[in-house]
Amino acid sequence: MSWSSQGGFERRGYHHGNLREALVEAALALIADKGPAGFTIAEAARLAGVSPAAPYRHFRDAEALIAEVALRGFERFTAALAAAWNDGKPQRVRAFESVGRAYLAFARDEPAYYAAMFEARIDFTAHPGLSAAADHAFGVLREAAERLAAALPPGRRPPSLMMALHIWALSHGIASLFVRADPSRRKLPMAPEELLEAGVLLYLQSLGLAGGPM
Amino acid sequence: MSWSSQGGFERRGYHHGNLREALVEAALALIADKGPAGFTIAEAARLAGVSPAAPYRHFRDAEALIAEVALRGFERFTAALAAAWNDGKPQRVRAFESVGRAYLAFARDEPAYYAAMFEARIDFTAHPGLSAAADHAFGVLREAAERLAAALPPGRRPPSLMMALHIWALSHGIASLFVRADPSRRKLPMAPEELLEAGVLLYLQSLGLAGGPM
DNA sequence: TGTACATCAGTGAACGCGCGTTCACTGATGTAC
DNA sequence: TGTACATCAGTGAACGCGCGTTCACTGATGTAC
Repeated sequence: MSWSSQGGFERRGYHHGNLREALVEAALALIADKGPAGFTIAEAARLAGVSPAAPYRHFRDAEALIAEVALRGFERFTAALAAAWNDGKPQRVRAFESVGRAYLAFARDEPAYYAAMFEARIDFTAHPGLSAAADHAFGVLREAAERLAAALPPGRRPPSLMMALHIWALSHGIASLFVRADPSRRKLPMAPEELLEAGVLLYLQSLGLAGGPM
Repeated sequence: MSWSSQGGFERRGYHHGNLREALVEAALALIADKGPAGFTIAEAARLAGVSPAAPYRHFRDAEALIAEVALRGFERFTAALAAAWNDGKPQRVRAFESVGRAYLAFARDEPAYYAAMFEARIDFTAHPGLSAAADHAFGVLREAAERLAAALPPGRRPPSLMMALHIWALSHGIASLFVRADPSRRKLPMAPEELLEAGVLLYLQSLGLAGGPM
């Protein structure tokens, strides 16, 4: 597999032309392979086909590069959750469940982004925009919870922030424990998606937001 | 802070006398400080006051030492959860909530163990006993869920395995996202314990296992 | 259109560092008799 | 009780390695005029 022939990162002479992008790609490949801890600037440079000093023109250090990966991850994550929510259409409870599935799908399909976002121990405060990007992703869930709660009469509406936090935590727990492909992960008697969907439904039922056996 | 004067690890001459224990202690200190990734055999040896070659008499490599820490962590974790459950006394729903609080307390009070257990990307299958130790911890939750479910008439009993998985995931999600002391963690408008307790109560209500506004 | 110049991205060699790992060794401990 | 011996835990020196980081440099690009 040659990076120079992938994604349009043609190396054309002395100047790379797109080194920043190539380094992000390399970081993703390395994180996917060995986790955020196994990642080094030197190896990313090697993958991108440049000298070990070149990356420093674009990133202060390894954490800055991982933070860039995490930032882009949160942007994609936000887009994926928003697409799943689809403005609550065609039916709000269904759309809400769909957001949960999108959460797990992201953890499964983009393990490198997911690891950079949640497992790399980045100092969010040290990288401008990172907290905001994470907030945007959470905002999708928050908005969805708000819209769901609005279906109830004012006196019986649960606090949407709490709802969003519960669903976020449940999704994140299932993703961390059961979706990530580590050999250390426990086997489940059901798909993580089913587990999450059942949990969300039960939760919504208790708030009077979904019909059910109860 | 001197390790030789702590925990009875007096170095008395050529032989350390308790190097295995001292290395585990050193690993805990290092993991607490820099995370599982920042941990090296060489530094653990330095902390324990022995030559860099000495640890190899006790552990094959760094992962083996971290696995030992994780193993002990799961044993402590099991004990903490079991103590909180206290055989369902004095009242099962209360005892169940107490297990949740114990989960969060462990993540907060034993960050090094928690990191070794859940964030170190250890290959569980490569270290005998580790999976079993993790299963024991989960078993406490499983047993508690079973006992809770047994309060309902047979036809209305939820599957206790599913209950246990839901509560485990919710607890783990809240612990990972909101309890760990990383600077990257989001600020909450309430204590993680309150968030978890509210979530567990709502969940149990939907199963008909706890009274409530519904 | 051409030329001079400024800017900048990437070079490559070099450095010090800490780590993992090995090895023959040695000091301490325990045990057989 | 003493002595010889086996066992074993820890030594310390050594090695190769890859990383982070620096530096003066150089080749390419763009722009002013």
